[in-house]
Order: sequence, then C-alpha cells, then structure tokens
Amino acid sequence: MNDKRQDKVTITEVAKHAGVSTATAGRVLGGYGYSRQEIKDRVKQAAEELGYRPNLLARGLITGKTKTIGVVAGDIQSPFYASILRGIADVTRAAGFGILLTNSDEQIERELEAVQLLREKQVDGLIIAPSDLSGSPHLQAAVRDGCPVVLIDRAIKNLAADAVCVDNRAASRDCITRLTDAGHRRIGLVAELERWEGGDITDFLTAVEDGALDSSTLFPSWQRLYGYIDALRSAGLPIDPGLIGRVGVYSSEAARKETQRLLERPERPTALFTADGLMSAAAMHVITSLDLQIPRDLSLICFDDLDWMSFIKPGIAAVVQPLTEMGEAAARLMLARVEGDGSKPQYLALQPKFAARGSIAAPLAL
Amino acid sequence: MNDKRQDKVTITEVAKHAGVSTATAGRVLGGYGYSRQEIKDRVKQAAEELGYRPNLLARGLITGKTKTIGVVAGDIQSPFYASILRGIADVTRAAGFGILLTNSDEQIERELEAVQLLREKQVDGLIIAPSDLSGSPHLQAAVRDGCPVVLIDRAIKNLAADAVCVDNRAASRDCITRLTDAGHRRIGLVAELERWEGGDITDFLTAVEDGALDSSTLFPSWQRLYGYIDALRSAGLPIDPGLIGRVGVYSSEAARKETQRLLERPERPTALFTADGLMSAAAMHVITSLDLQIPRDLSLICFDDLDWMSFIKPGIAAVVQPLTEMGEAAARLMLARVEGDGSKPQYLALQPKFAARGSIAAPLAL
DNA sequence: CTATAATATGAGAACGTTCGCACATTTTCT
DNA sequence: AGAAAATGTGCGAACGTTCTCATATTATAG
Repeated sequence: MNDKRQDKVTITEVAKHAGVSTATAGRVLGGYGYSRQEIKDRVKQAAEELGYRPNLLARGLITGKTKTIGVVAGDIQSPFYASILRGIADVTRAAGFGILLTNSDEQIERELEAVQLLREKQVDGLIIAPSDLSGSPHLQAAVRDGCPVVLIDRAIKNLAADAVCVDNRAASRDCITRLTDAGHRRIGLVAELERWEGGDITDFLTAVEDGALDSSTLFPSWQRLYGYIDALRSAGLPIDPGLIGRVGVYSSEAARKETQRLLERPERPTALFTADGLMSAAAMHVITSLDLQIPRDLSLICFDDLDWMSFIKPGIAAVVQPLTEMGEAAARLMLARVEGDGSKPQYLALQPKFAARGSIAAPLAL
Repeated sequence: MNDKRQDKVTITEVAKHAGVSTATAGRVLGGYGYSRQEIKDRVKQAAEELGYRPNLLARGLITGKTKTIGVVAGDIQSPFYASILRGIADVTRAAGFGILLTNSDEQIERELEAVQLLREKQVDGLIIAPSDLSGSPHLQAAVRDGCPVVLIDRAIKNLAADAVCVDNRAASRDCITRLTDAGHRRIGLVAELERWEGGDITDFLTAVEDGALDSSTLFPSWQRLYGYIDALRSAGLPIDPGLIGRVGVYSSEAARKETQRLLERPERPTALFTADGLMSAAAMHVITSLDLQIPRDLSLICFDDLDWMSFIKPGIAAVVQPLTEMGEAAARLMLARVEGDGSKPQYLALQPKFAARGSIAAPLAL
C-alpha cells in the first residue's frame, strides 16, 4: 500500500553489487565492449538478482537510436492499413524494433502533427502513407536530417525516399480488359478520386491524352482510373465521363450515392469496377438494394479482396494486393536504411494477384 | 551531399541565442515554471529561428513520463483489434500521447516479450488483451511497480487493474433465446474455446451446473458458451455436447472443419450460433459450399458484426460489440491512471447491441 | 512601511545510459 | 625477444532535458 516507484534498478547498482565499474557493467549488459567471462557472469548474476531492466530512453539519448519506427497510416481500422501494419510489425519485431503508430485520416494537417510527434520522440525512421504527393516539406526535412523515410501505397514527387507500391494502373487495365473481352461496352467505375492538383475529370482525360502524366506519383485511385482509360482505349471504346463515378470524398455514404447514380442511369452500365474496398462494400449495398443479379444484370470486379468476396454467391472477382508483403517490404527497406544503407532510393512495385470469381459474364443481349 | 546529422538544435543553443540560461529557456519551451512575457517572446523567437524541436527522450528520462502508452493486441489485422486500436489511438492522440503497438497472437510468450520491451521503453501504461487469465506475473509486476494496466476484452483473476469488457454471457444468452423463441431445439455453436484450465467441455458443463464459475474471468468464447447454456436451460432444453463445436485453435481452417462436422451431423442443427468473427466467416464458407439456404435450412446468428453481414442476402443477425468505444474507454481509464487517479480498479462491462436481420426464421417442420 | 507571498532567473545537479580516453594485461606477429 | 595488436577495466564526460536550490525582484497584505 506504500511503495510505488521503488523499482528502478540502475546499472550503477548492478555494478556496485558486482564489484565493478558502471562502465564495465554497461559493457556486459549492453553487450558492446570487451569483458572477461568471469566478469560477465558476475555482472549478469547481479543483474538477475536485482531484477535489472535497461532503460531504453537513456540508451537512446546517448546512442541517438531508439529502435523504434514511426508509422503514419491513413486509418488503422481499414483492413488495408491493418494488413500492411501487420507486415511492418512482424518484420520490425523480429529485428527488435518497436512501432509507434498514428492515424492521419489522409489529412495533411494530421500527418504533419503525427510526423512532428514521431520525430520528437526520436524514431529511427518513418513509414508513411503520405497525404500530399507534391510538396510535403516535412518529409523533405526528415530526409534532409537523415531520418529515413519509406512511403507506402503512393509516392511523392521528387522526394528522395524509398516507396513500396503496387502497379495500380496495370492491375486496373487488366481488370477492365477482362470486362471488354467479355463483351462489355458500358463499364462503370466507382472511385474515390479526391485530390488531383490538375483539375477535374475532363482535365485528367486531356492530360492522359497528352501523355504528360507520371502515373507513379498519382494517388492510387487516379492510377486506377488511368488504367481504366488505357483499357478502353486499347479496346477502341470511347470514354464516357458519365460512367466515371467520382466519389470525391472517402466515405461509404458518398460512394453509395455515386454508385446509385451510375446504376440508375437511363443506359445502365453492364459492368462495374470499384476502385477500392470501401467503394466495393458500398457498391454491394446498392446492388443488393436494387435487387440486381450478379453477374446476369451486372458484372463486377473489385480492387481489393475482402473476405466476403470469396464466400458470397456468386463470388466477386477481385484484385488482391499483397498487403502484408507491402508492409514487410517497407519494413525491410527501413531496417536497411537504419543500418546505414545509403544506396539510392528504391521504388518497389509489387505485383497484385487477380482472384477470378463468378461475378463476370457477358452482358445481356440488348 | 555531405551534412547528415547536423540537425540537433538543443535548448542550450536556443538559450545562448536568446541570451538566457538553459533553465529559463527550458521553462519557456517546456512551459513549466515562471517567466516574463518579454523573455518568453525572446526565447520563442530564438527557438523559431533555429528550428528547435524538443527531444522527448531527454524529457522522458528526467520526468519519468514518456507520454506513450504501450498496447498489446492479439492481432492487429483482425477487425476486432483494429477497431479497438482506433478508439485507443483517437483518445490518446487528443491527449498528446503516442502508442507503441505490439501483437501477441494470443501467445503468452509473445505477450511477455512485448510487455518487457514496452516497459523498457518506459511507456506510461499498458493496454493489453491478456493471454493468460489466471497467473500473469509480468502484469502483476507492472501493477506493483506502479505502471498502470488496463485490460481489454477479458479480465485477469486477482489482478488489481482496470478492465473494459462486454457482457458476453448475457449477449450470448440473448441470441440463443431468440433462437429458442423462434422454435429451434437443435442449436449448434461454433466457438474457439481454446484454453480453460478446468478441463474439457463436459468438465465445463458440470462446473456450470455447480455454479462454481466466475464468468467474468473466463475467455470470451467460454463466456459465450456459458450464455448458450444459460439460454438452453431456461428454455428447458437439454444440452447436447455434440452440438458444441469446439474449434480449439484460432484458425479459419479448423473453424471450417468444425462447422462442417456440425452441419453434416445426422440430425443437423436447425440454427447456428458463431461465437466470433473468424468463426462466422468460416461458417459462411461452409454454409455456401453446402448450398444451405439461410434462413430456410438454417438460422444463423453471429457474434461480431462484419461489414458483409448487412449487405448479403439475407442479412445476418449479429451481436455488435462497441469496439471503438471499448478502445476509447480503455484509453480514458488509462489516462486517468497516468494522471494519478488511484481509486480502486474498475471493471467496465459495455453493452453490445443486436442487429436483427433476416437470418432467423422458424425451423422447417420435420 | 515592513512582512509575506508570488514571480522571475540562473547555476549546477540530476536522469541512466554509452562513449572517449587512459592505462593494464594478454595474445599474436616478426 | 620485442613490438604491435587485441583484449580488458575504470574514470569521468557526454546526451538534452528538467529539477532543486539559492537569490533577486515585484506585488500583496497587515
């Protein structure tokens, strides 16, 4: 009922108890210099007896390394980030690192605060899903200060940092091609498409036309739109902006509304492509409520494979991103940087898989 | 191409630049003692000019507080923990705390390592989903050392720590009662039921019979079994151990196998209760593959509401646990403790909601 | 107008480690 | 054998803060 913080056994006490200097005790316990076996045993036993536990703050203060990686995720509640984080956690843990987690909710101000906090806590590096792909002075500063940065899911223009992404454009193109191959000519797209500094959808279309766009530093949903355009063009089909459902904000509500708009058009699309998990769930809501039969009334392909897609009937075809692997790769890159790897930044594009399921059929004859 | 770690602007430099002592600069920048407005301005401006950022390690070393909470989740990849974590993150962030995350995979050795690492990193407190409900000397030690511990999802016997749980027994009882009310007499249960020190299912049944069981320190799946038994008893129905699907290990594979066993019994259950998200997904797999119609061939209620349950047809009735709220509550309790609240440990039992959906019907006449 | 309290500042010691250096002792190389 | 290298140990100074204490100065009260 009395003693609270009498715990703290320091290296000094261990040293005293073992009859050596703190330096020697430090060497044994920290495992960094020379020391005789006999001394090692003595110190270790003393530490054991006193219940010594190192104070990693003190160590970090002096070594300048905390063995902690800061992670800025968009929203840890989404299966997307949760899986990536799992990958990061597994790899870092194996290397004895901890992870300090924050959510940005994809908002640059939140990201800024997060990065600031993490850096003040002296993390050894930053793994981050960035919210601003063109400026990000806070990340430029981090890189300049020698704090390794690894980007996930999207890359920042002119930032000398590693990035682990997926070739969204190719994967999306592949999906749409499957649909055109099946005979579809009116293919709807539902995507977030929130931020693009270049303007609106038609601006984007002309920018694509001009070929003046670096798809690797676009937000994923724009890359996926890019692939959609690619596929339609190679199939010789026109691009109807009315079939492009731009949700504009990352919310289930808005996605439902946009899907509903698409599916209630006079000339209903015969196939739908949803550009991420949230959109897919929202689309399913609408499809179910409109009583549309998949794939008879509507073929469907989704970006991101959610658990239910494999066991509802029919199964829903999906692009499955290697999420845990992305996290692992990002963490491995980070560990290499922390250990001093100074080679030039890597852009890693992992290959997604395609889960073919029963949601694709030829369009009904009209 | 040359300068790497020239960044570090310390309080000493700021002090020099502002023409005051480090103590004064510290007071201004740390916001803790007295200082004149004029001095404040001068120091702040100096800090601004030099781009000063406090080193939270140094601060933590001396104050003994890191403004960091350690979290030990089972598996952050599961929506269950992801949601809880989100709640924790929101509340702690608002209070300026960071969270250091680890996964235990529900294994006590992993938990032990995690707790050790977190404590060495000097976290101000530990929020943990414990893997061992009867001993846990490492947590007893934490509490003894004055490191606040808040348990989530389940409580530990004789540990003086706060806990945030859900009344699993009551929620489960409620579900089963809905099924018996609908006329079901053969109700199957699929649950993890991995660890219980008392023995096997029949031992558990007799222990329940004797009323010698504290349900609040059982693992959730056992509490849910308890509720299942409660409900059948009050309905005057016998308990058939053959209807209790004990998966025994937390794996989708095993859950599928066990569900299959139940659904291929000679006298197939007319209703099924799955005791958590993983079990539910596995059960759906099997139900779909056996081509059973819900609710005609089988009524279904699931513990934990997954997104697909609301948009597949028919919808699946589910117990929805207030996960984010649990995380928030745990974090709030933690913050109170960190700020010195020494009142006696609280056991918080949040109320789950029930999402009634079309997966419940009367059993087919035999 | 003095006594007391509140405000304001600085010097220097913490906090618990590791690091640089000096100096012994042992091993290894010509 | 002697020189050089590797190994082993301790002292005391870092690391970048906050804290304690001493000492002013100013405001408030009696």
